Amino acid sequence: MNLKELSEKLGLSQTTVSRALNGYPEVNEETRRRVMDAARRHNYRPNMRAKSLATGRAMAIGHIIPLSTKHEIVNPIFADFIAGAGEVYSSAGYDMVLSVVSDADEARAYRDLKAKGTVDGVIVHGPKLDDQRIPLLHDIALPFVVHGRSTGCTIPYSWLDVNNRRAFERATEFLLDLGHRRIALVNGLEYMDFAVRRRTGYLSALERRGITPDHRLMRSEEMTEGYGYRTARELLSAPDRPTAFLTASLISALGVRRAIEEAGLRMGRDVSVVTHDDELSYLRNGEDVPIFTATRSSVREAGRGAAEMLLSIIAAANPDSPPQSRLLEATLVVGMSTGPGPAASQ
Amino acid sequence: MNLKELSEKLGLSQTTVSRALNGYPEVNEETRRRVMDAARRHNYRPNMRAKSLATGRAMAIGHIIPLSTKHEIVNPIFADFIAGAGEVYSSAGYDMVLSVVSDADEARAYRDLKAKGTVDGVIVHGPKLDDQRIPLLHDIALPFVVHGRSTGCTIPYSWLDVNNRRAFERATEFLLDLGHRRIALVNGLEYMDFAVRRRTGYLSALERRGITPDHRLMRSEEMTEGYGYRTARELLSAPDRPTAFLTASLISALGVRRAIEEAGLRMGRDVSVVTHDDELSYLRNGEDVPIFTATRSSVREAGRGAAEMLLSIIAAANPDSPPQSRLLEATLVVGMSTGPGPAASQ
DNA sequence: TGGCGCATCCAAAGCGCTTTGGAATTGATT
DNA sequence: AATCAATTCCAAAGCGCTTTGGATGCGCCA
Repeated sequence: MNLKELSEKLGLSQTTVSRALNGYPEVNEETRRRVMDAARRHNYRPNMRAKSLATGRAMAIGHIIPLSTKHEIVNPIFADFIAGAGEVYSSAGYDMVLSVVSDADEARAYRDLKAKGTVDGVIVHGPKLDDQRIPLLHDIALPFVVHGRSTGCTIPYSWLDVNNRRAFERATEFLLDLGHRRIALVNGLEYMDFAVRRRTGYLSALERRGITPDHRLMRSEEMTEGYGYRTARELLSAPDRPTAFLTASLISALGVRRAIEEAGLRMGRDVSVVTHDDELSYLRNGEDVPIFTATRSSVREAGRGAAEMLLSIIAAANPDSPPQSRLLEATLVVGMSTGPGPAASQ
Repeated sequence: MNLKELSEKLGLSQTTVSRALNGYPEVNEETRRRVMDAARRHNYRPNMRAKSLATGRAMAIGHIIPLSTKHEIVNPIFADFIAGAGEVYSSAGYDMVLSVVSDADEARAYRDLKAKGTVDGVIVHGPKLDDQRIPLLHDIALPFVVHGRSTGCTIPYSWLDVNNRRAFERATEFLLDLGHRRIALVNGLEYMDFAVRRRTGYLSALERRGITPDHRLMRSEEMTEGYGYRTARELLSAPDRPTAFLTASLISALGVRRAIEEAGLRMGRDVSVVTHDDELSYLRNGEDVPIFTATRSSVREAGRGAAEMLLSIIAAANPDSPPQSRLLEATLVVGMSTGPGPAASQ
């Protein structure tokens, strides 16, 4: 059932039917009712390809997932972000198109998306310290919102981010207040912008208390369970072992906990752990009371926010309007993984 | 840069340029070279909307993610499946469109996808015991491949599945061979088809050894860490506690391990654990040697396979061709989580 | 009565591509 | 020299929609 058939069945022109369905004023209310009714009865849905071609709007948003040799991008937070963004898209009548491309093809993938006209805008995931995708998208004039920020980037752009620096600063202060002095940072890969911000927060908290950071306590890797485990096991076996760990993800924190228990220590008593928690739907930080003390910020909510921002930018359709931005604060929730450190008991 | 401009620049008709680019034979090889060259120089990409409209093919595959009140669908395996399928799509020139819809809107979402013409086919995720999506898709004549199977479904359809029954049967036999007699099944939700198949496998292994299944040892829930933990803690505190656990996912297995350790027991010595392992890229079962003994089957590989199958079905474009199917066998890998049970030491 | 504005509808052009049904040129065949 | 079959190209129709630029009919006022 297409417009032509529907309009013939109604004895109206395609113009009128189209206008009736799209809410234009120049059509009699009674006619509109008739049209709407017939459309519903015949289960009519306008063909999006034709509509897109005619209007120039794809009614779709792109997400490009670079498929690294490493696996960090097919990462657990991605599914939740997508779920949040997807909710917003579908209630706004937009589709979401994903492209999984190898790292090398990423730039071409963005150009293609633009040239082929498959999407009206894109969300940029996992920005690096100086991310080349931002100037690229700026050049090809494809509307975009960055999930995160890119410190090295000079041109203005729209973004939505968690205040990672502040979150880790507060988490570090929290541990310091408990009397911990040797706090290990089990960070993510530090070519990722968020990881650097987190380290900055950690360092500034230490500095404010006049504590010289120990570089042996600062690690940076892809955030897997194994990484958390290996790192914690190694650090715990050293002579002056840390009394607290600050980890960048719940998954790594699980590894840290495993190493702690394996060493015959008890988490929350002998060793404290604070982790960042993205509130992933399938990996909750405990049920009622949190297992880990955590800096919590829902990545799904971030997905919603980023999608809304992008849609509003596209709706404005003004390339000269100033970029938008939004900084989400993480909440510091106290769980069972933290307790007083050595300085407190002195 | 569109076809018209490009053809004007070349002094050729749109027809010829189009044919040159699409590899049709009725064009001089030298002309073709000229065209290809100009296309590359001007970075020409045909507008997919127009192309789709003209050809009637969307060059896109849909994945519908129902957003349950429960969270099981935004599940960790989804990201990896998508990554695998995505690889196949992009190398075949297809786009992947995701729709996140609430449970109630799922049927309408499929109808819309068909009517709006946004996709050429869909992949059905997480089939239930008697899944209504299969007859629906059959009715609306939208090509599809099911990841998994639906036992209650009578009409033929294409699917790709892991031999879940066999995998759990083998895992159970393995534990029985080790001398375990009280084996707990920490299964997924049993309205999901795969979960029922796994239980069947578990039961048939027990039966073959003449062991009466103890229903108190069989649990079924959404596969979270917390579920594994709670279940194991409860079962381990019972008078005749199980000596082995068979879990449906690595995430639940982590919870089981936590409960084991918390009870002061040692996994692999006091209590054995076998889990199913989907080989998720961010949650590996150990690095070199597996932590858990596991029935292993890459969900990413399943994504590739399902995508290939769907594309081949679409390419055949014959609605009467017989449905395809593929059954993947899981491999049983031995890790450090299993050891002899009480019957062996008697 | 003629003219004006308003409400309501329509025909047709266009979005950028593919594809049908020739047309023109060439070389080989009779 | 005339015919024929390839070869190579093109004009135009069509995919299903939106949107421009009227057309039509109506009541209303002068």
